[in-house]
Amino acid sequence: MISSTKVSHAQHSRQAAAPPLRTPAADILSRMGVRMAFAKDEEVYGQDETADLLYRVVHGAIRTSQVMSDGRRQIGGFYFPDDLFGLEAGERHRFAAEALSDCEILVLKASALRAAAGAEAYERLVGTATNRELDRTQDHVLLLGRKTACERVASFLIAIADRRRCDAVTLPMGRQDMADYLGLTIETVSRMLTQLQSTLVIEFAGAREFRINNRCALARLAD
Amino acid sequence: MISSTKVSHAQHSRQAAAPPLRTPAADILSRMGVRMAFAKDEEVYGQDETADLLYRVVHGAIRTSQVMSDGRRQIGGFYFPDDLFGLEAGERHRFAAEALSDCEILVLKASALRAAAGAEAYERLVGTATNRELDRTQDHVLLLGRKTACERVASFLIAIADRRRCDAVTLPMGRQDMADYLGLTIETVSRMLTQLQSTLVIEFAGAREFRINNRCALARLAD
DNA sequence: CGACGCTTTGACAAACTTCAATCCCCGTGG
DNA sequence: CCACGGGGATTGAAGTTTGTCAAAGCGTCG
Repeated sequence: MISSTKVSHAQHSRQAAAPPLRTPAADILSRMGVRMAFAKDEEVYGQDETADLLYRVVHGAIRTSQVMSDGRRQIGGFYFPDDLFGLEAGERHRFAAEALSDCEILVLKASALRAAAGAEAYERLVGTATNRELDRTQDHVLLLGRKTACERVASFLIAIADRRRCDAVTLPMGRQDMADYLGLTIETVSRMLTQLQSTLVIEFAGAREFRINNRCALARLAD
Repeated sequence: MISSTKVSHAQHSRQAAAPPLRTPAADILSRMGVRMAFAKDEEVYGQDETADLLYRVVHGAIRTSQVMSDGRRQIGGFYFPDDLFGLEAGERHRFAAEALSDCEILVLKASALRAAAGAEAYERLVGTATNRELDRTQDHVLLLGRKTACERVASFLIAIADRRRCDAVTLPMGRQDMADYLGLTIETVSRMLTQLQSTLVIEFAGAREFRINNRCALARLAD
């Protein structure tokens, strides 16, 4: 864990003035803001920190997580290149965000983006991202509330493969992160993966490389 | 179950023109839109229905729920007077909404509200409500992913009492709805309630009337 | 090659669910 | 007013799923 995780606001204001006004918001995102590098497991922002910054993954991956007083941890989601994150809160972040691997993050001040892109484009961009977020969180609620361990793992593998648009995927996280996302233990996750492999629905080469052999069967197992 | 749950768009356009422009958005809400009555268990909108309407509880209460192909049900949340709901989706609703009791709902077309209140006020209103929604959903994720049955029930009772700002509350839902919100079975919910009563932290008079005797202890049990 | 960290596996324990019976409240009708 | 009936709630006993603890396996990186 490396030290400096806090982001100075002065930094952003400086950068925010640079790009021309009224460019399409998606472009603006790339042009304004500060790129920051984070080492694996470094914190991007903390639980209960104020939430006036927006973040976009440039490369690498991010997890958001919430920790209970006794150490139990729940992961809220994973974010990959081009995903916006950090908009999940009203006033303060309910989840912390940490680097899943070494990664590069674009950080920008929400108010600066709004000023640069225009209120309308800003609302469209952030509103859409927030809706997607809510959507995924609601899927997560169903998964955690009503799915069995096997269904959870199957759902997870499908979701990951869908995002990568590919049936052969390298998992960007270890078993503990999967478990904390799925509301299970690493042992249960491991057992379910073994079980899925034994039915030939999936196939692992090493702990992180897998391939979906029978997507239909896996989708059926997911629900 | 009463028949007509669909809302005609023509109805809204007619009403939408009525209120004067640029009134504070909160007021506008009450003045425009259509009031509709729903009987207990009647559907306000269905899972996968398109989501271009906004809803506000006038009186009574609403639950949102998602049902899996084999009948397992997950409740997403409960909504009480003055709560906005129905904004939880991007394109289509992920959850259905049903009347928990006989109730009256204000229905309005999002685009009409936007036109009447102004884009800015609209974004503030809907954005705030969406953020609150996301916030509560994230709490729900932690509850479902990492809390024990006892903690879930304790969290639930506290949340309900907080919303009512009162230590003596009448539950608006039965055990099945509580169970489907908490990701448990009615039997487990019942047992946990009995257990909480035996420790004198709460007290029940009938299945739906309860009072919190020791809020601190209950809060400690909730996490 | 050896050590460390992560993953897998096994045996056992705990938490929660299932199934079944009983209870209790509450409204209805005699 | 009281007996009756019915739906939801509670309780109990047994079963299943998942968690816990411990050991062994595997891979990667010095």
